[in-house]
Amino acid sequence: MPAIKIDTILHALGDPTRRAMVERLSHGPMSVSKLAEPLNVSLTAVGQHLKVLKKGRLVKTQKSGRVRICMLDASGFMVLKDWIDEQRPALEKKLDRLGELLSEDEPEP
Amino acid sequence: MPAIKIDTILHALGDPTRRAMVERLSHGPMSVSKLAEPLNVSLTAVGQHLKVLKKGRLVKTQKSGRVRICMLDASGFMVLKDWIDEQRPALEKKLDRLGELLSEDEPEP
DNA sequence: AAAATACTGAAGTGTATACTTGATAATTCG
DNA sequence: CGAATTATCAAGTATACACTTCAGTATTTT
Repeated sequence: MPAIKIDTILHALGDPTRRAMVERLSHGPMSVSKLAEPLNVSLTAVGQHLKVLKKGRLVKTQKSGRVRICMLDASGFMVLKDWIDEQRPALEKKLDRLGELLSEDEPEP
Repeated sequence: MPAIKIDTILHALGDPTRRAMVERLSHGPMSVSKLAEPLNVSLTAVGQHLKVLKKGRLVKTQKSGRVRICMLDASGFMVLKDWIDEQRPALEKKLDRLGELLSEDEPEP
């Protein structure tokens, strides 16, 4: 079990189809073809996306018979949450006081 | 101020150069050229990436004189965290428990 | 005022990757 | 058994977008 790289996770979630797959799986496990049903891409494409999601530990699968059952995997999400927290040393604490002062942005010409 | 779409956020974080920019900004605000320094892409490229990150409310900027100061924006990160939590009916409390077990941080009661 | 600095805009290029089709395996059912 | 179902592999296409260069706009410095 190699460590999961945040690069792999965020690359996986960077694609809208894969995001749709994740959101679909958040309602519960299902087969590859069931997963592909509302997505308007080929079954092959879904299989390719699954490979990417599995690499980021966002989805795990298990084959039973001729059917492959897909479900969310907590590990990737956990690493992602930790990464988010690492990006905000200043944000959470200083935001209340300084946020309003610094938040004004110049409109682009 | 329109609502931030998770699509915009995750697309923005899907690129390695933009991720490097975010991680660099997590150490504190800095100018565009300072931000570009260790990245081996042109200043123009950094400007383009900045636009994408701002659209996802991950970064905000303010211009003072001829210098544009860039800093992290909490809003995008918060939306992302919320989205992760929404994917959890399938994961249940596993995320929290794993997080507590594997992190050295202070455990939340 | 001229030069240097810091960025911004327009426009074009090249490549990664999301997608396809067609063939092939593996399992279940009549 | 043969047919239907479920998924996978191999190989090719094409489009989005990350990146470039060059030119232009403000601002600061000398």
